[in-house]
Amino acid sequence: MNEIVTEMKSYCTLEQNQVLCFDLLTPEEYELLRSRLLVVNYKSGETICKQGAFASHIIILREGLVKLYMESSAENLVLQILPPNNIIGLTSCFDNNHVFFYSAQAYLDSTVQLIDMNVFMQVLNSNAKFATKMLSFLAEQSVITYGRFFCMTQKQTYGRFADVLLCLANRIYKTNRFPLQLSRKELAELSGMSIESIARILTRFKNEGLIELTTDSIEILDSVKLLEISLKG
Amino acid sequence: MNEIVTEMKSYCTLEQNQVLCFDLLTPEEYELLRSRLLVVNYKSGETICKQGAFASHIIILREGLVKLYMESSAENLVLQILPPNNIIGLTSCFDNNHVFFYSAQAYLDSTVQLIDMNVFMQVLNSNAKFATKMLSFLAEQSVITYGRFFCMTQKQTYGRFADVLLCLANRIYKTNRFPLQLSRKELAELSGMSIESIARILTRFKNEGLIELTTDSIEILDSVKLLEISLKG
DNA sequence: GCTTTGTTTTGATATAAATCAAAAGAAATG
DNA sequence: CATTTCTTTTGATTTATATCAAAACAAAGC
Repeated sequence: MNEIVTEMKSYCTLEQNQVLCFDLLTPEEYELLRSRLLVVNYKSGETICKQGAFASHIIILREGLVKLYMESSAENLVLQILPPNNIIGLTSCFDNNHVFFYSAQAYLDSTVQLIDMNVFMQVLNSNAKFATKMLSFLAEQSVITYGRFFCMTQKQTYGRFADVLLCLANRIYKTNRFPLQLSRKELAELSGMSIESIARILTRFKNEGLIELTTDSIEILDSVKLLEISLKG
Repeated sequence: MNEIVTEMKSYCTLEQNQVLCFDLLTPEEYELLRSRLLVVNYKSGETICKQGAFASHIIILREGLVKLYMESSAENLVLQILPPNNIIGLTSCFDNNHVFFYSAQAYLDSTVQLIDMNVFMQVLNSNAKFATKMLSFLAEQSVITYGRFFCMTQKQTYGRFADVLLCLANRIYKTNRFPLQLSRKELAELSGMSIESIARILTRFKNEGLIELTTDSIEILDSVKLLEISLKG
């Protein structure tokens, strides 16, 4: 059983490294970054960076909760949701083309640090261990987003939503009972389906005893069953 | 017009850097890699790496055409198709967890170079410019795959297939008339739809004069119209 | 408290695209 | 060349899920 679950586990539940990697810098590099570091607070709902805009900074999320998403005239596609200690903008580290390929918006009040992109590139180009760490970090983010890609395209609504619930419990809140800080509309966007579908699935999961649902919290009661639903699609 | 097209362009058409970056290595590093380099030929249809397997090597595609895909019991999800001079396995460059997160299969006879993962990590950790180049490369691959993610989830069949055609013409074959080396089944998998849908869309595009279709080649006659279809969804 | 406004749930209908079925075409085999 | 096998095309049906519509509920304002 254990091996099977490990092998087939929902990719969204992947445990992520925290960005605590400034200890890889030399004192000079650290001072260089620190001296030009900006700290900014965003309120819930505010836009942190905008797809298509010039990526003048690398953004480190220190507190709060953020979604990365691609915009379209019709609907947004959520690429990933980020808990604290994550980097926004690594995909913009192309050679000479620093543009944001996604937008970021705060789900909750959030605090970020901004690092000037040129300074960041300079440190990357001078510190191999740091650059390798960033490569590793981007690799992790990519794998998580590829997992979402798989989930969104291969699974149908119930499996998709089971996946999102497990992701919230395991990767974001790291507990089976967590506050319901996202509206049905946000859950719908995150799960790539309509608000009505979310409502239907929630009542069904509740009636079947898989979750406990109150106005402002959710508790996962049967994560084994949810994982099963997630895997079946 | 020009700005609009640029802004809204199909992400799949993103021009990609070639991996010709071994000139960033010192003579010793170059020799280290070269001395342990393996060259392997794969026939069309053969599996180059397998999702879930230990990533003992980084793989550089030198000739041929390859698909990266995630496997499931039901259907495969194609993450990206790779023309020559591309790297396979950068997402496996986690700190201590070198596992392939996708499978790779040759569409055509292909030639690859294998670099021992430990040696590769060693060079990454000693050469900042090389590591930064790899970061940049992974960023590009991620952006392309995120674009596919967007396309597959937000567009419907006609738009999706228009996108795939433009991708083949622009990014893979780099010409408007190219050999039809993928079967309808492979096109269906690549476009995330059924074989029957592919057939219907192809006849429609042909009848409307957007493409010319022969047994073994395709020519894009009206790329402006195709881009329009791709953008409308 | 009662309205008003916005969100969530529930039910009925519409729709894009898959599946099923069968014909037409192409490729492989004897 | 004829026969078999595999691929592709075309049409009919089914299905998952979105959309539409309306009721139930919650929150905010007077």
